[in-house]
Amino acid sequence: MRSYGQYCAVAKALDAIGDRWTLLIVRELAVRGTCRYTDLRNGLPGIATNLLADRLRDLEDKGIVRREAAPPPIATTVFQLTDRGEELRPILHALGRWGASLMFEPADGEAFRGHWFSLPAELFLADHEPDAQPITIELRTGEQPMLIETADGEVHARPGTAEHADAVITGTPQLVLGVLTAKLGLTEARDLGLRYDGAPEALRRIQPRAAGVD
Amino acid sequence: MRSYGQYCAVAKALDAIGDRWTLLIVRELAVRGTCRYTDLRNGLPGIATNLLADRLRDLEDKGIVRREAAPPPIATTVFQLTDRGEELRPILHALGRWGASLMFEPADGEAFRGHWFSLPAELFLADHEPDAQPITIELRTGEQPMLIETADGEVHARPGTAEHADAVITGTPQLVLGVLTAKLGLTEARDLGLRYDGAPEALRRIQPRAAGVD
DNA sequence: CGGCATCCTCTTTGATACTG
DNA sequence: CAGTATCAAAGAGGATGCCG
Repeated sequence: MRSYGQYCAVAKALDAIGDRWTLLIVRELAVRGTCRYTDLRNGLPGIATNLLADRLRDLEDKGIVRREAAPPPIATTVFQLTDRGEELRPILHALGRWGASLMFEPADGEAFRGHWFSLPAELFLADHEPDAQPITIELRTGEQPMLIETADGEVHARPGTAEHADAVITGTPQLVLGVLTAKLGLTEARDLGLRYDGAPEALRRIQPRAAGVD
Repeated sequence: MRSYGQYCAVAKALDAIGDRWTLLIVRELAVRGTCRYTDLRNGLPGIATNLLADRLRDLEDKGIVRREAAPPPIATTVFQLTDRGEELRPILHALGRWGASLMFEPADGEAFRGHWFSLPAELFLADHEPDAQPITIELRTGEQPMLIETADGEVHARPGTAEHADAVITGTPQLVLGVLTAKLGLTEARDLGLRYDGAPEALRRIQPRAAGVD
């Protein structure tokens, strides 16, 4: 992209990461950690493959992404954020907070990936009983299942399934996100097609308490 | 811009404000408050006028900007951020912090506007003696002069000149920003062409103390 | 299969000129 | 002042091909 040519920190940041798709690539690397090219493509539905290659080169040149030959057992290259790239997290967080209120509009036909739950989990969920036994909630949204786990007062999400989850939530991403962030009541969500198996206490333990997701 | 079509808060935020120039328009309205079309054009060197008009329409449609006929004495329309638009400030701040480290590279031939100092003033400067008499520093960078003022422990910048400034700093934007953020020592900056008139204590009172601008 | 490069079309931009 | 109109150039999107 052509530079804005302005001596302003915001303009300079946008010169570096304002290109279309760029911040979404950073999002993928931020929430998933080390990724192969194919992982990135899968996590970025809609991107043209040549564009992904272009952007990765740009990001590498700018010191935001590091490309590495994966350790011996695997014969592939992997991509990960550099320290400078990790410093972009506050930007992703600010965007995620602002964008959160757009998540409860229709949104039909949109692509979804389970690991995208990592962002709202970090931003909006917290363990209100950090000293109690940790809990696990499994999310099933039609995509790859995700686990929500408590640790050190925080809530994290990672791909996987649990043998003894404290709760299992099944439904569309909107409904699951709605109940997680307490934007939607559990009974209301059930009427809309959500399935919740387990103790409601598990959910209440991590839901945002104050102003909610906005 | 075409939507990313992803059910993710970051993608949705970028759908709304990821267009080229959009966040810079928001920056202008955020640091200057109410603006006329011409003010925006002046604060956005390089933008094509049709693009500015397009973006303003988009932003209005999205509820980020409000367009108003100015009160009677003035015969013009003015633009300002809505509440939803004000909520974009954390994004600008995150971008500004990340972009700050790009401000000390060559950067020749870049456009500059004095009011852009408002952002770094808010982000990096603080009054370390909030109970003492407020101070004023005048910045002269070849553009419109700016005043740096202390109030309630914070530091703000606004266009203007002062009769009795505690210090007057004259030089290129890089040099002025360098000494303000303590990235550059005063004597070093003087060797590079900066002029500082007044008490060095004024500068030290507001400079970042800890890790600096990075 | 993973990791691109090419080709082509379509959309967005940038620059400039013009208007109520 | 506050835009619209026009047009060339750049960039994005989509399909496909290549190569270890």
